[in-house]
Amino acid sequence: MKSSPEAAYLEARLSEFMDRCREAGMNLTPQRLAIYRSLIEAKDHPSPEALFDRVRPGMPTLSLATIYKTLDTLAGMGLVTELPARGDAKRYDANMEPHHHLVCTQCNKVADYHDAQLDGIAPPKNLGGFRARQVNVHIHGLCAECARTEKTH
Amino acid sequence: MKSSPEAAYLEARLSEFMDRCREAGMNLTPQRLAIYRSLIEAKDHPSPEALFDRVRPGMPTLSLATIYKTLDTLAGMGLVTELPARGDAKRYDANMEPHHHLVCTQCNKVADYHDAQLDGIAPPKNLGGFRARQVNVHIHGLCAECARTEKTH
DNA sequence: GTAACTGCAAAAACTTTGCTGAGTT
DNA sequence: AACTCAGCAAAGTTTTTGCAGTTAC
Repeated sequence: MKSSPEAAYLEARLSEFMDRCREAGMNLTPQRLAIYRSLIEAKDHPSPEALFDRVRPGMPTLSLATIYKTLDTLAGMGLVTELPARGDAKRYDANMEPHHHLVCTQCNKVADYHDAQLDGIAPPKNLGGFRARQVNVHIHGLCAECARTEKTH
Repeated sequence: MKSSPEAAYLEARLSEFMDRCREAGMNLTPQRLAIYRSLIEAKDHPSPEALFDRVRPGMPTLSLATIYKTLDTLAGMGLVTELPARGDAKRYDANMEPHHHLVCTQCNKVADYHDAQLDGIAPPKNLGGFRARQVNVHIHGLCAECARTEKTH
């Protein structure tokens, strides 16, 4: 029987999810579980439509509207984050561990970036009533591909 | 005659804008100037539609499509940034000085936040080909208003 | 049994596009 | 004069909504 660290993490997240649902008096539907699980497992930052395509194979009656409703609910619970997306659709991220983003100002791709030093940044104390919960560093610039293209000038 | 720091800043930005347009071989149209100016003067982070409403009074023939085209052009030139918006439309910011954002995970408002200590964060060296241009800290949490509401639980 | 939720289809909101006449250099 | 651009209207995407039947508790 395998129990990799990732599997343990997944289980913990799902378990927390179920608890939070109960707390909030929400039903635990297979759709919600599947969507949330897919989001946790995703290494990229899927758009609603991308999630739809991933979850639907195992749940053929799923509808895109349910994805939107679920994502909205999860975001309200603080279980997923909406990312600074651009161009096309919104992007979602269920990775709530401290992590940061490299965003390309040219093609608008967003890549995760882990850095212990950045993780250590503490939110400033005096934010005028704003209650900080997480600090997130966005590094704007050119991704490797776009940097190469830009060179031509 | 008044010449506040803000007025000087505005002029400098407009002047830079005109230079960049010339460099890029772009026409300097009244529409672009007005849109860019409105964006510099804005204290909030207007959506395309909000900009439209602000600029149109002084330019009744302006169309929303022009706003979109202009914003797209400006973003491509690196003169404005698109913000992590949510729910409705995209939001734009022409404040390219280093500054940071407080984003409310509940109502999705985004407020500017200035902090010299955060400004001092240097982009990490090794980003695997990614060419960093600016570091931007997003502090997620609850804004004063939402924090008050949340209390009820 | 009751409250909450999904799926569907239709509507709304937001954004992009092609074209033509007008403006900028 | 040449090139770029604004305005218009139409098309394309993305997101939201209402409702009826279904499911979770």
